[in-house]
Amino acid sequence: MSKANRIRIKDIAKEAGVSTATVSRVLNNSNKVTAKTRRRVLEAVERLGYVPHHVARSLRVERVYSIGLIVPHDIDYLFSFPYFNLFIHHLAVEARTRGYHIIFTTTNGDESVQLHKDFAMRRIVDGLVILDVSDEDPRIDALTELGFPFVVIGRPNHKLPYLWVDTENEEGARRAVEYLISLGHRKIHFVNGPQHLAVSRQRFEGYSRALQKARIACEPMLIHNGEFTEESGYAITKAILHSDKVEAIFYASDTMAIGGIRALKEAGFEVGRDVSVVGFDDIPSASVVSPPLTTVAQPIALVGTWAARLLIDLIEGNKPVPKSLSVELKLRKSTRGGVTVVGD
Amino acid sequence: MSKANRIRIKDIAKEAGVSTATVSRVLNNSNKVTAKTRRRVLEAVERLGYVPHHVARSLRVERVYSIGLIVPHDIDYLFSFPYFNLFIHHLAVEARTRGYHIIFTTTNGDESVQLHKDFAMRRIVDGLVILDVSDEDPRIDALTELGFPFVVIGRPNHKLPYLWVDTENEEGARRAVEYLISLGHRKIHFVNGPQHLAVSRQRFEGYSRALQKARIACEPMLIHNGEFTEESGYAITKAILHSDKVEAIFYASDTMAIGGIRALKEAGFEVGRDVSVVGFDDIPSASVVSPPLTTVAQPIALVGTWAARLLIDLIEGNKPVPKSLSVELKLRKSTRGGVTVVGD
DNA sequence: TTGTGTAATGTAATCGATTACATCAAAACT
DNA sequence: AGTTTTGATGTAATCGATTACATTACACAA
Repeated sequence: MSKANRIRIKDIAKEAGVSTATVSRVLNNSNKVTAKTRRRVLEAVERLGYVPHHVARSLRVERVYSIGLIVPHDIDYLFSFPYFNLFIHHLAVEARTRGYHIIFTTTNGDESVQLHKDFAMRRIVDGLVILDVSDEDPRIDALTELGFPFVVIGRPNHKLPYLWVDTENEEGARRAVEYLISLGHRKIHFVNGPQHLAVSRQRFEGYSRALQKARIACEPMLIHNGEFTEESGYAITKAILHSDKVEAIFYASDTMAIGGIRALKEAGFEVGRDVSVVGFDDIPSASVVSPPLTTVAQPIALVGTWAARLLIDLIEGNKPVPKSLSVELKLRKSTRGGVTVVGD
Repeated sequence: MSKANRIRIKDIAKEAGVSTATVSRVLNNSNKVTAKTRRRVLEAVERLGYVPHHVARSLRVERVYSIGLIVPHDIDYLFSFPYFNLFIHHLAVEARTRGYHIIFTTTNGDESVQLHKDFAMRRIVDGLVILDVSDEDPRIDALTELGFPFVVIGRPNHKLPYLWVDTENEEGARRAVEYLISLGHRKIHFVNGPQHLAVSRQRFEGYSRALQKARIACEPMLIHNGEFTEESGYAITKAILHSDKVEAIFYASDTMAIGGIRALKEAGFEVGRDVSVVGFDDIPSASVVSPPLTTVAQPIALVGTWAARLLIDLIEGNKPVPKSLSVELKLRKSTRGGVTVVGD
């Protein structure tokens, strides 16, 4: 691998007795080459163990065959994104089947927009996956202005159109709350994430829609906005217990729900009997906490697959359309009524 | 961002009234340029909004400023690697402070060696992080033969020398077992991972060392090799219960321990009173299972940081030395003796 | 045989930077 | 003043591929 013994296309050309142009044509499956010549070239490639130089190729064809994933430094986010490793895994699998790989880096909030622009302008990647979006996210403006391909995970409000992959957050929340209602609950607390996030808005929308359908008034007192963290779930639940008699709580993330369960247990409640708890995401811990958490499972693997698929379509000049992926309510034991465990 | 309006170094040269060589020298902080000229160039850069073209630069300097992380397709692995996202996060943070980013892809076992060679020979990355290593791992041979920089996470046996980052698996296992002994246990089952993995060997070494120090015979009957999965932990524990009266079990991973706890509960045991359980890794679920799991915490964040640090040192021609990182026993409630919860 | 059209191949420009080497100007010395 | 030294800058080669355009070879028709 020392520089001296690296094989270039020129060496193949000499070995096969053709020009570099012909070698390149063979390697790129151009049809304008005789079967005999093709064979000679391929033999030379084989004999000398040639592999193309990725960077040189990229410079010429103006494509680096990679997509960028820049995640916020904010460690909480990394964990609140359920199954982050599942997501990146499937993103990478789909990308690889299309000949792309993932360029990954992390950033703190302040430099985020600049870093996305940098990746675009320096052509470090061909396209970007945008995570952790809020309404009117400035990255959408920046990349649109540059005319750079990107796909958004989630579906925030924005004045500009953009390509997205989203899970049916509203539908999921609605089903969760309808389920609680079906168990006989009428007063359902909702512990939600930060208001500026689109997922929070969507999940609230589902919550409120379910109540509306059941003709239950939506009490502002029952709505609590916090962070998508265990600590936040714990603190909010403590506060709720302090001021109210509680019978059912719907948490907008499993992480929050796990914190909430801790608070409930400390206060002497038996979750699943005295109080019903439903989470959202179906993170790995959800099935191992006690009691196992009834929750809305997101198809994270599919989100990864579709994100790669749509983004690469966009890069390659196809006309992809946004994708909405359905969620599934997983019934476990944190809800009242002795429901049999399903799944896991 | 359309090709037409992209700014190249040539445009800066014209704008500043200097040659491209001078512009490049300014951009690369060569000292051979007047303060006045430097200022003129930087003003032009600012005015035209120039950013360097990464690929073009890479082609010339023969460095792509990225390190590769190729993880096995095998999804179980991705989850058995505790805190995978923490690891990749810190890998990326350290890499970025050094001006590198991460190229990530996944692979199935069959093509793994070839893919590593490919990444090296095509110069897609400057160096590779090798995960999930077993003894005499063929990737070590392949990359060494190519003279390509790489760092191994873990410390398998191998005939060749190599650069590694490892946690003190042996020390951790020894401390876990010594702790069980200190609680009065004498018969300690050990549910270990696959024998071909170095971590399994190291953890066994610690187990056996602790027994030896306490002058307890090491019974082969108490040693069980399985997979690092919940199912495996569950199945092995079932088998143990079938044939033996159990008082203490040390699992070589939290995932296995969680499966084991499930089996123990099903059999009517109260973990932490009737039987002591210790895990290894301190995955996120460890603190939320019931009872919270006493376990050996690995400094995964540091592993990521050091992996990037050593690898980049190697790439840049420094002479890094392998790094061993210490572990910490986290006492929770899965062990006999009503220990107070520590941490979390 | 010559001309024409077409398919295969070769030559050289190109992508956008870095850098070896050449040149030039100014400072430092005799 | 003339020569040498030093430092700043410019010119052009280079990294390793792809590809526009030029050229050649060959088949077929007149």
